[in-house]
Amino acid sequence: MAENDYMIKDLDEEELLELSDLFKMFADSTRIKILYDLFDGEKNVTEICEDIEMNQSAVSHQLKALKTGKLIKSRREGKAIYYSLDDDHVKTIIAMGKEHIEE
Amino acid sequence: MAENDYMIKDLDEEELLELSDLFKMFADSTRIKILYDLFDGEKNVTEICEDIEMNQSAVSHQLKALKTGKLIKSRREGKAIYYSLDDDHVKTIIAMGKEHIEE
DNA sequence: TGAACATATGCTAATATATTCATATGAATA
DNA sequence: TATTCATATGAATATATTAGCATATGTTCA
Repeated sequence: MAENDYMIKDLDEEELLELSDLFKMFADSTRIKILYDLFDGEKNVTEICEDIEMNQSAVSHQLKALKTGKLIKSRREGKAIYYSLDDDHVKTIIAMGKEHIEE
Repeated sequence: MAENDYMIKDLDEEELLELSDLFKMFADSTRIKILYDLFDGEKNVTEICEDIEMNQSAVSHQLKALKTGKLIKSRREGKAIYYSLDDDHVKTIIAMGKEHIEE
């Protein structure tokens, strides 16, 4: 099997929608900022807002999208809720994208 | 450097937009169908339309988007225009996405 | 229990996106 | 050169997405 022959067999309509939904998660700069911020490890909402300089509501909305998309997970600690990456592929996918645009 | 420590340094705002624009290309099932169809190699617009069962105009619009996004390239041969993948990362990125959803 | 803090959520307006239709462009050929 | 075939494109419409506001929910602690 040559260099770029990844094992991508036929995709049915359902998988296709799942795939495009997954990539939608990365198709917004706010969400990338959040994911990227979480590369360092777990952070709560307030920290994320400060880091990416966006208001709490916008961040919460996007956190929800990312969580629904299974890219991040959360745990409560007192009043705060800590988010962290929930998928090993997140870094890889962003890294691939970054390689692409750097060429 | 551990397993998932990809070399992602700080992203400036411009790179960030480039990145999200790149992922937008994969964030639509019609475009994924087209890219996926081109995994087999070069195809003209008529062939693509048949393969993915979408009308010519919709396909042309999306081909334009993909070409603007530098994911595909084209060459003319008589009346037909042949499109093909223009980036090694396309297969890799889709493969990563596929791995994610299959877990 | 009620104030203060942290986060989530419903709604809305602004904006972006995808598809379709009609038509334009460009190439081959009768 | 008029017609046909292949593809592109502009405009209109429908739909999705985002951010912000106001407010709700859940937690801590006085």
